[in-house]
Amino acid sequence: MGAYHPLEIEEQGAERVMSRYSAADIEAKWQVAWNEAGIFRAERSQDKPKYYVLEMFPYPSGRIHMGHVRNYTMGDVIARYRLATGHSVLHPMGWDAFGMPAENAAMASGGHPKDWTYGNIADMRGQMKPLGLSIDWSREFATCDPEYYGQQQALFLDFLEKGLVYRKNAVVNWDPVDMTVLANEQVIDGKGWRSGVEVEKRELTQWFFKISEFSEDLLEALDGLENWPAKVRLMQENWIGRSRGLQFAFSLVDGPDGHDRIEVYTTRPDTLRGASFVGISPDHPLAKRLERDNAELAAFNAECRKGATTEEALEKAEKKGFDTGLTVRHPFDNDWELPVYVANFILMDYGTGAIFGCPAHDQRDLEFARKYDLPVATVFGPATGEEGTFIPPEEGGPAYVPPKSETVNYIRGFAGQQAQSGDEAVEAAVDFCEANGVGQGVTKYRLRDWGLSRQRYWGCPIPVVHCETCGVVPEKKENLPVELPYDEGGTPIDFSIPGNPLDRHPTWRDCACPSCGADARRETDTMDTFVDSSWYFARFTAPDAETPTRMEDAEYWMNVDQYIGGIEHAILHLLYSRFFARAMHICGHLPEKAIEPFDALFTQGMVTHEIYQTKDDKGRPVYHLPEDVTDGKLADGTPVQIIPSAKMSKSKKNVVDPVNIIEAFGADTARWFVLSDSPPERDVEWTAAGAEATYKHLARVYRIVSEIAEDTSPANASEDEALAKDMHRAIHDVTGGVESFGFNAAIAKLYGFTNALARSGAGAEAKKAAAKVLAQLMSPMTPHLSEELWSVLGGEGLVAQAPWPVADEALLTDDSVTLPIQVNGKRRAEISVPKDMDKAEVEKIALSHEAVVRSLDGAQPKKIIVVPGRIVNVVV
RNA sequence: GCCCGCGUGGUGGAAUGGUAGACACAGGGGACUUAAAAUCCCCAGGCCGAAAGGCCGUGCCGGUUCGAGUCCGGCCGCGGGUACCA
Repeated sequence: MGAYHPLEIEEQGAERVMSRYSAADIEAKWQVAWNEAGIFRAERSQDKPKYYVLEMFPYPSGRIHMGHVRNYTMGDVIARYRLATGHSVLHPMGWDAFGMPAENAAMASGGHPKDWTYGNIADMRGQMKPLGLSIDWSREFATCDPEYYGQQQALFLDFLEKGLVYRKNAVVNWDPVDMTVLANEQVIDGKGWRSGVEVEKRELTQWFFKISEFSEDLLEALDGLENWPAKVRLMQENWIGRSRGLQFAFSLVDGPDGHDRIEVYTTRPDTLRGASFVGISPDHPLAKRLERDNAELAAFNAECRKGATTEEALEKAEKKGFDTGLTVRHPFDNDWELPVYVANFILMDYGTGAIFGCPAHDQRDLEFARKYDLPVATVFGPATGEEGTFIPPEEGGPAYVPPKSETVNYIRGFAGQQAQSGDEAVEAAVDFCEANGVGQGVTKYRLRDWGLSRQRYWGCPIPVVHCETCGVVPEKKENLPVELPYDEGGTPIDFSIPGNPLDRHPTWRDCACPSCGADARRETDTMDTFVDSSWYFARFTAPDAETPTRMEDAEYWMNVDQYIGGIEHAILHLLYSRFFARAMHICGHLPEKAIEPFDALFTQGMVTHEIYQTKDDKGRPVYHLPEDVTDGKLADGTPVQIIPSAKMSKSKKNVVDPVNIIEAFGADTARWFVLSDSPPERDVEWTAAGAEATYKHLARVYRIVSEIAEDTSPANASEDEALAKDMHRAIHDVTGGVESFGFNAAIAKLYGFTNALARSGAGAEAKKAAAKVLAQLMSPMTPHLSEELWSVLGGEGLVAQAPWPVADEALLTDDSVTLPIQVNGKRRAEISVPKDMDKAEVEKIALSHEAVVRSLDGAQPKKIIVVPGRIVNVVV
């Protein structure tokens, strides 16, 4: 970081004293002024429109990083802009405070997750406040506050009553050495992060939210989210994954016990006549039945159950099958028998856990067929196409998978020879199959129910009790919150013992059944932290309410007008929140208008930074702090791999601390700096260079405006008018930039306007008016400096509350316009013409231009394109 | 693997299908100064040229268009997500 310090600027005479910019003094002064005036307190107002700005709340890791500064500064620009445009603004802040890092910290260095978390919150609040954010701190809460998670438990009970929560078995990552459940993040290359042994899949009974019941609604409603980025809507659409297909059964030839059929779902019923095998999941009931008296299959299934549970791991694993020896009959031909394989790539969770394979039209099936020597039969080929470009898969070509709605030639189809592949072919096949009594068309979704159980301590306890006689009994609402115990019944909670401390807690775990009063056990699973963040936006509307929300406040403040956060939340957090809003509405905690809680969404890019990585003896990555690396080596000489760009995260040790910048140059410099240059939606690689230059610019603005405040020069009509034009152009451009998240472009315009102001020969009055506008336009980005400038210029009250300036349309256009002239698309000349000159006249001037004549070299133009106000293109 | 993005000077980046490189950073030159800092002014995509000007140029290959950084197809590279990281 720069060695340059504002206080080291030497005083040199009265002029220098007057123009000295001391961020520290200015910022402290105006933060006190804002506090005293209470201007950021959100209050319901009858005569102002409301505006709710929300940035995704932070996880209290202990230090703010540049990503936070970027996120909260953007939100603050919007919040301050809306305050200036006369809105009643809600701009709250809280803490997403449950989660694994607190337990990891306790594991690594003792202490208690609660103390660690609240300590971090205090630290981060202390680092955040100097930024001068326009936050209503009176609404602050942490999700680990019992007042918050108690209300979350009440929501859980309401959902339970409405049938929106249920229990079922699901697989988790199990570490067989540490005897504990692992998060996906704790599984590295299929191995436990601490034990280093291969993890296994294990089934546990867990709680689920019925988000899949809302699949269609969550999908359909995406269309209405016009102010969401298209890419987020698309990602959610793909995630929900609606598909149309055929569900039908193959009859088993010699199935064991009662197994006489295999139910299959396919999105490609048109390829049914190209089927060559049936595959079932290792977790399919038939596979489980068969492994009982087939040791080899049992071993195969056991092998499949090793490894991680992530979709990525499953998809990337080598595709393997096991021939069960059983066969099924093809539904259209009793004599046609297909072999049944157990295959590791079939998920029990999706469809029916069984598929048929058509190798000719699916690359994965083709590879499987070649591996196990199964027949390949082409169902359709290209309708047209050049000679010899199509090698049928059975002759060694790749699987033929044409794009949707391409017309293809069916050889073994259902609806004539030439037909479209894709949706039409699927519908035709479904119709044919239904008419012939083979299954029925169904719509399925990829979206699975949301498993919320976590076998961990630092989370919101699930408020139910297990009773031997009554079964699963909800805790009574009057007993909420079910509070996390601080210790293990007299002894400190010990995270060095694997497993969940709640499981072994003697007094907390054992309780009376809320229904019959007999001895019972509390549920020791806690909730996924995504639950905490799925409704915090609603809680901010009434953080002190005795119920999860207070309707009159929810009615007033919802929806969030502008939500801002990282693109990494594009799917899970945003989808879960949309589900929660619906469920809360059903339970009477949100008005109907809030079922889509975020009117507008902006996804900012991440702040990335180099990471310094070595590998340990097991080949797992180890990360190092920048200060431990010199010339690409550690102190002991180990070479370090430098990975140029990765999301800043504590675990990767690549977090840059913004506190240094704030201390050296002030909050306004930090704010201006993170907003300038990079477009907000794009990832930005962090470099320290530039913060000092930003400070110099702000000091320059301070100096220029201070001089203007003392200026007494007389009016100068033409200069005054020119400056007024610049001013209105700046108002227009900066306002547009702020409203469209073009902060970097807005700042570029402010540089331009500042330069124009500095060079202007206008009179004092015109300059003062322009300087006041400059202070206002800068105020969302550099609020402290702007207050100071506003006050120096004699502005009324606080600039934060001054009405946003409005551009005069009449001053935004010029009378003449510069037109480039192209010959065959290459720029050859430039002319300046009156704005409204007609095309023929422009054409004439263009053609007679010396450079154009030279370039034409006597050739006759074939065509002349004149785009008024834009360009002239002469085509030869 | 699959889904979604992104790729422009030395650097960050600008550009409703219409003059590619605005605005900055770093750099070079100059003014002021005994000197430095600070400040102010000027230069600056690459190549050729004294200049005028010319050619090339937005990851790569191809296409649409009078005109493509922008739209379409195919690659390559990087990033995010992939349901227990938050």
